[in-house]
Amino acid sequence: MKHNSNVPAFLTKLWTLVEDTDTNEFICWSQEGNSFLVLDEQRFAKEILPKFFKHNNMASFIRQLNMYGFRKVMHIDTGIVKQERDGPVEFQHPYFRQGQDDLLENIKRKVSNARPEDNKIRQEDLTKILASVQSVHSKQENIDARLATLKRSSGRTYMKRHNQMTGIVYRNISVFQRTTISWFLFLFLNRPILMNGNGKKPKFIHQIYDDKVCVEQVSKEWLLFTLCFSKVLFLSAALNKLEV
Amino acid sequence: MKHNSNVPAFLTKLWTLVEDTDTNEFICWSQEGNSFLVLDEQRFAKEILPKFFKHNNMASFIRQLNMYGFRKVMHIDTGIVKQERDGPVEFQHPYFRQGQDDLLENIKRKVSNARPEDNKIRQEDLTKILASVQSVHSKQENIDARLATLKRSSGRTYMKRHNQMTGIVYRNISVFQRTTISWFLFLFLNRPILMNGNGKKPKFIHQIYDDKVCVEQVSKEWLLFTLCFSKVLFLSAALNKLEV
DNA sequence: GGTTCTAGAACC
DNA sequence: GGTTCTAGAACC
Repeated sequence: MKHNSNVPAFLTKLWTLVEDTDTNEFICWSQEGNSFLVLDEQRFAKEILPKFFKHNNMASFIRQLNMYGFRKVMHIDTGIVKQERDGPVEFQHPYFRQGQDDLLENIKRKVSNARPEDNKIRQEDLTKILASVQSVHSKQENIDARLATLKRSSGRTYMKRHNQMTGIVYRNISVFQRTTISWFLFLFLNRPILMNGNGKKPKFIHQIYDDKVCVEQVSKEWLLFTLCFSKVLFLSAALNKLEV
Repeated sequence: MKHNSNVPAFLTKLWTLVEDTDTNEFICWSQEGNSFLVLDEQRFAKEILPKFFKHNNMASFIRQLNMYGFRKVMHIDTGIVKQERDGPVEFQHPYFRQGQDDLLENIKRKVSNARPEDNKIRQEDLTKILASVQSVHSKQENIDARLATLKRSSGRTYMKRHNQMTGIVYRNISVFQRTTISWFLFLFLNRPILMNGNGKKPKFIHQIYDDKVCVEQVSKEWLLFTLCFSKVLFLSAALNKLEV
């Protein structure tokens, strides 16, 4: 029987123990050879265990078995678990098989460090998660504040610009309107009446109040002027409406 | 021996078992009466335990002891832990004392729910935290998206308005400017030359060139007027377009 | 890695 | 609440 040097002592001892025909009245392979049986637990513990291990406690032996992944084989009779009192105890491991000692190296001891590490990792993770949550939380508050600020600022900027623009429009339209109207009125009132048709010298508006020929002509001009001027007024009104 | 009804069966049975002088060769009080000893573990398990409990396993008995807070008494000799092989096993509990069965009610079974509860609470907390993190995460993405949208939207709205305003200003200024200039030119060109200085009747500009120009002059007037009027129409059209 | 005491978890 | 199997943890 050649054992790989990296196979733990417990496994080689157990293999020897089960394989040894001298101890078959206490511990032996099952019929299928895929598990082993402890026939007399008490005598096995007190008489056999000390020969191979540093104790004579069945509990310690079982602890080792569990540590290496062995499982107790439950005997189910008539649908319910029926563990006959003082009957044989059976343990099994996928890589613990009769005649296949080369599988033993696949049996790994459960690292006792792993579990505490897991717990520590979980604690660390919890701490990290909590820190992360707080970080995200404060960040979110920051973003929220920025959002509110931006909203207000945006509103202000918009309104500011809006008012600027509106003011410019009002002022400019108003100025040009008045300018236009002023000039128009001024020049119109001082223009000569051209369309008297008979080639006579033109007259000024004040000169033709009594000239019946020209009255019609002046009315036409006034009509056009009023039309156009009202158009301008309408336009300005429309602009005012638009701004509001 | 009067026991409080809320004292678990295990404790009353254990008390009886230890107190009973008939079983003293297997289990008895220690000399100080503050602990008890199991003298022959194997025979005790197989012969005594079944009489009181539903098993004959020392391991189950010990499990119960630990469940109720009993501790194994370690025998320290010469500075090192020296557990004599097959010697008596000793267990102790502060409220398990010879002659003081009234203390038994102070012995509490470790609630098997307590530990799992702790674990469950931790698990629940973990779940809650994870849910919270995901919630915060998605919320943050939402806020981020809104922030980006707002930024773009704000830019667009501002530019749109800006362009509107600018357009209005430019167009109106332009229109009124041209209108003004047009009317001004029109009327200026048709104003009578009043200032010829010699007291003669004033002349019109066309009379300086040609007297026949009267018809042409009418055309010019109409042209200018149409130009100006179309300008006004264009402006109103532009405004209508803006409204849409 | 081995041994021991105690605890967890599932099932009853 | 009791019993059983398995695992954790400390110590060696």
